[in-house]
Amino acid sequence: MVRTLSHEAREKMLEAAAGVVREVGVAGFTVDEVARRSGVAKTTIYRHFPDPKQMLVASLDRVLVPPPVPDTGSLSGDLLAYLTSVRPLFVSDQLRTLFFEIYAAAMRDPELREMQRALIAGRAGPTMAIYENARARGELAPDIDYPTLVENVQGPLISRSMSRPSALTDAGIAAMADRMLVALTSR
Amino acid sequence: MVRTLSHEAREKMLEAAAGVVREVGVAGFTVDEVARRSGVAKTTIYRHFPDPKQMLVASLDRVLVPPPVPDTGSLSGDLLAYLTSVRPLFVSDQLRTLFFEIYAAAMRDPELREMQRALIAGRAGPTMAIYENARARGELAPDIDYPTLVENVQGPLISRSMSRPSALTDAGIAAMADRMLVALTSR
DNA sequence: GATAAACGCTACGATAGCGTAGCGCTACGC
DNA sequence: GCGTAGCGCTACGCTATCGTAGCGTTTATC
Repeated sequence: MVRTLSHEAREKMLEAAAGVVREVGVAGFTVDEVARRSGVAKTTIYRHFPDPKQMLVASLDRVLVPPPVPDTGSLSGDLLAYLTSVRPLFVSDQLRTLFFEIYAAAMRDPELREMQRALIAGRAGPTMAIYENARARGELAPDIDYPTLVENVQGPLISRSMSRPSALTDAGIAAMADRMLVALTSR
Repeated sequence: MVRTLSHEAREKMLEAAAGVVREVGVAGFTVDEVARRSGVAKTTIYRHFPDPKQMLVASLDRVLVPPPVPDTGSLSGDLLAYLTSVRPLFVSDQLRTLFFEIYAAAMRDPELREMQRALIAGRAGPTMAIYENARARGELAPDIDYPTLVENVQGPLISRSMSRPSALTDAGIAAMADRMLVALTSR
């Protein structure tokens, strides 16, 4: 007589939760609102997620789609492909804002921080393959410092998204990729 | 018989408000907490700031100290001076987190957004002088794109502060400045 | 030193979110 | 088909915050 919690109800509440967190952010994320939107009873939600933070993280996991690891054969191509794939996240006001809210929330709450460590790691890790591949091809110096590379790619992207997200066009991204390539290889 | 609202009470509540916003962030910022900490009656707080958001912005204005505009005579020196002056903001977990929270809050709330536009502009504007001076000295191309410059300086700084703030040492900052110089001038 | 303005204090009513209890209903599993 | 496990629903009690009213007290100004 073993019955598991229904996937149906779980899907409905997670779907609604994803919408809530996108629209009102981490601070405005409430169980009541998820219940209202999903049509799932609040009590049922608590049966699935005794701690609302778990549901928050689970919903974030749906919203933040991990980017595919590009493998075009060149660092130039991989960079452009990477920027293109993550662009939607940074162009969208909702998603970009959510991105920073998550970071801030994790900084404030150790519990959340731990829950999201895996979530972040699972997304950042594969991206590192871009640089490892480039190094294997000889496009990057063997003694290259990965964290520095990352911040020279993510940095300008984040910065631009904050101040003028509308500049994240095809052409804008291509120009960024070119500039990054120069910065990464000129040494 | 004209009496102004006392500077004393105002100072006390703003001082407390600054502490609150640093410690619990934008989301946790409440009038009650400011009243508790400052010892100023809640009613008095409302007399000074009918809208708590105004007090929030006023307290942010105290927390986010505008960096001085460096003028060392060289782009290299100005960059290093700039990074050094803003480092405390990005090294501190509290302040860095607050920085992102403010951005997110402004994105969610149009009213807050407008209130902080001036606050941000007053800090970003002067910094631009670094690049204008460099261009005047001939260190930067005459047709240089300022926003792109900014994102190549702020970007890596922000990115590093998020992933490994402990790397923002004297040496780390100096290396960043060098790298930025290369990125900005190699064209 | 009188007066009015600003402050302090208490106590509200209202709202919102939390997390749980109780109970009837539905549907899955044997 | 019977029983149990999961769901829906209502209704709690609790807490926190908001914004305000009323009233007494201090203090600056004239």
